[in-house]
Formats: sequence, structure tokens, C-alpha cells
Amino acid sequence: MDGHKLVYVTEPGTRAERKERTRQALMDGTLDLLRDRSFASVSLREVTRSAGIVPTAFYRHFSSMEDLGVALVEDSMRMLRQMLRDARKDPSTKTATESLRILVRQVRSHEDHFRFLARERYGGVTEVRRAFATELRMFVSELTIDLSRMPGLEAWDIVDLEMAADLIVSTMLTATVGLLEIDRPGSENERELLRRTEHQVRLIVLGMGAWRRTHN
Amino acid sequence: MDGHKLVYVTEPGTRAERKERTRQALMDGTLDLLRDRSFASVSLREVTRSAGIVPTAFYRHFSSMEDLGVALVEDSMRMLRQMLRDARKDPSTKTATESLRILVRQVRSHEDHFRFLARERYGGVTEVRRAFATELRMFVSELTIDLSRMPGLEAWDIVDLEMAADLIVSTMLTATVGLLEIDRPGSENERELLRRTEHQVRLIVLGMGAWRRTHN
DNA sequence: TGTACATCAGTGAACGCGCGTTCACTGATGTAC
DNA sequence: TGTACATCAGTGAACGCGCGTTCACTGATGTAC
Repeated sequence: MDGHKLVYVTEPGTRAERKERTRQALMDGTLDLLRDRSFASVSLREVTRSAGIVPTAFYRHFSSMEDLGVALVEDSMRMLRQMLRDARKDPSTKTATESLRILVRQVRSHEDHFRFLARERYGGVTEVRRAFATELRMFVSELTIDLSRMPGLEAWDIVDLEMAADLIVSTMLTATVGLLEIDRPGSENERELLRRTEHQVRLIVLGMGAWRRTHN
Repeated sequence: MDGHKLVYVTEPGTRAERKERTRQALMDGTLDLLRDRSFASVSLREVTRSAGIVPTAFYRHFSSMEDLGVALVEDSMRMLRQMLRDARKDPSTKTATESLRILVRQVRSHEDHFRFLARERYGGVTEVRRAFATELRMFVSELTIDLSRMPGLEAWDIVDLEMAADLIVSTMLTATVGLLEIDRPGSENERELLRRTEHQVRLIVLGMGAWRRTHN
């Protein structure tokens, strides 16, 4: 016992690299603290504690907690945008089942970010709400265009298409929030949620077929 | 100028009445503070300030902020339950348009409570989330029963009916949250939201007709 | 109805605590020659 | 490659502040006789 240990006196890497790592530690630590609380209730000192630095060092990375919040939103939004872009490119998303499979995989591998977005979606910080709403509106527009190119939907009124796209996105969003509340991936609860969501999307698509017949 | 004024030295009513009034002032003041913040970020001292009493007097009414939070949830839930009960009794709710008209009226006359529920729905307080989820599940069950009694739906599988009821409730919930973000009642934004929601509900109902044909 | 006592909503002083922020500092890393 | 100086991420003491909570109190209201 009591043998020698190899110890880094200081962390490896250049100064810039170490700074970036601390910044990431602050952001990751904050997302971790947000697991079961709102952003507004987390203190600067808690955040620095979670990252293993002294409170005053916080200001080397962010000018305020609000600033850190904005950085987290940007980070989460970047992730969300990337996911949506990938999903639109992927040809297999043409079926509801495949879209859901992709959604589950993404949500499970970025739970912290999704939880942050879901939590702050209706939370106190106006800027977050606005950013999220904008992102969602953009995605609904893109989905509307996708729909307008599908066989049988070319003749649809754009307003009606957008209404349907909005309903599909809402349904997927509801499923996402539901997923976050299910801790155990692959559980019976999860399978039931997915089955229900899949049927709901199919119901909407069927409705669109009937809509065409009654409104055109 | 500087004439006499008639002033109540103490508030009117019995001691119990005045206590109840202070309790209400604490709850109303809190809902007011929650207009653009989360419950977790509101302090006991702010609440008593809003009600015009000294901080220590808070404990004559609630044992803690958490206790006040529970009282607010119960209050809001009571309101919600009453609204849903009334809506189910009202025969005019058989059409989507009428249901939406009732929803708008209720949301507009209880905005504080609805905002509180929407804000805390995914907020940090587990108990609130659970209470809301239970209430919602109960309402979906009731709506499922309503649907099963509608002409043409008697032969439906109960699971399918519940799936459809869930989708309708989600859609109404999304509309509710949307309404809360529109400050100006009767505005073009509000009319557009209602038109879209109405079409979405109709789309779902049409989908149910098509579903029967493809699954039975 | 009048009196004596009990109740209790609200007061005000005081406490210890965690907070955000300032400041001068340290010492390892980076750069110029 | 070696030296002298600049940079700067992180430190630690200190501050004033709002917080939740305790406690002994006040004085109007309620009750018993």
C-alpha cells in the first residue's frame, strides 16, 4: 500500500484547450443541475461548484447566468436543428414508424438538452420561448413543403397543408415530452407511447385523405 | 383641500373573514408574480410584500412556500375540473367550434391559473407534474367514454378510441398554451389559432372515419 | 348589557446563510528575441 | 535553445444584500359569565 501514484499537477493541453474544457464543464454541470429544477432557480455558485472551480472564475467564461442560459439555448438549438436537418435528408423518414425511431434515438442520446428545452419552453425566460417558437415555425414550414411534394397532395391549399403539418409536429412534440418522463428506455411504457403516437400520426394522414375528398 | 377623510382603522368583517381575505391576497399575489417567472424563483418575502403583510405573518396561513404551491395547484385543479365537468354536461360541446368557444372563454377568465398550470406542467415541482398528468388522464378516459357513445363509433376498439381522445386533448392543450401567449383577446392571431385548431380537430374526426374503414 | 379573560392575525428585531460581485493575487503557459 | 516578459485561468478574502425562520410582543376580536 501507500505506493507511488502518477498525478497530473495541472490538466493536459494548451491553455485554450483547458479553458474550453472548463466552459464545457460549466455548461454540462448546469444541464445536470437542471435534471429536476428550473434554470431560474440555479445559482452561479452551484454551477461553479459543479464544474470544480471557484465562483469568481465563472466570469472568465460568461458575463452572467443569463449569458450562460443563452449559450445553452444556442447549443440545444444547434443540436435540434442538426437533428431535424438529418431527419429530413434521411429517405427512411417517409414512414411514421421510421420518424419515431429516429426521434427516440435522438432524444435518448441528448436527454439533457431536450429536457432543458422542454422545461424552458414555457418557462420564465422570454428569449428562450421566442427562440424555440421560431425554430418550431421554421420546421413546420419545411414539413409543409415536404408534404406538398407528396403524391396526392400537390393540389392542396398551402394553409391546409400547414395546418396538418402543425398537427403532426405537435404530436411528435408531445411524444418527445412523454419520452423524457419515461426514465427506462425500451420499457413497456415507452413502447406503448410509441405505438400510440404512431397510430395518431397514421390517423392524421388518413384524415388528410378524407379532408381532400370533403374540401376539394 | 386637506379635508376630513373617512378611514377604516381596521378592515371590516370578522376575524375569520379577514384571515381568509389575507390568505386569498397571498395566493392572488403569488399568481400575479408568476405572470412572467417560475414558482421556484418567487421568494416568501416577495409574496408577503405583494399581500401587504410582514414576512413572519406568512406562517399564519401556510407552513412553507411549498405548502402555498400545493394550495395553488389544488385551486387551479378545482377550476380545471369544474370547467371540464361543465363542458361535458353542455350539449353544445358536441361540435369542435363550440368546444373551442368554451375553452377560450374559460382560459380568458382564469388566465392566471392556466398560466400557472402551463408553466409548472413541465416545471421543477414533481408533485405538480404528477397531479396534472393524473387530471389529464382522467379527462382522456371520460372523453373516450363520450366518444364510444357517439353514433358510428360503438364498434370501436377502446384502445383506438383512447388514442384518438388523447390526440384531441393534446390538440386542445396546445391551443390553450397558444392562447396564453396571445395577450390580445379577439386579435387576428387568436382567430387564426382557433381556425387552425378547429380544422385540426375536424381532420382528426375525419381520420377516425377513415380509420374505421381500414381497420375494421 | 357589562366585565374579565382568551385567542390569534399581524408586528418588528434579530439571527445565520448563501448569494453575486469586486479586487488584488498567483503561477503556469505563451511569446518575442 | 535559453531568457525575459506578457498573458490570463483560476484563487481567496471581503463586501453588502435578500433570504427563511425564531421569538417575544401587541392589540383588536371573540367568548364566558
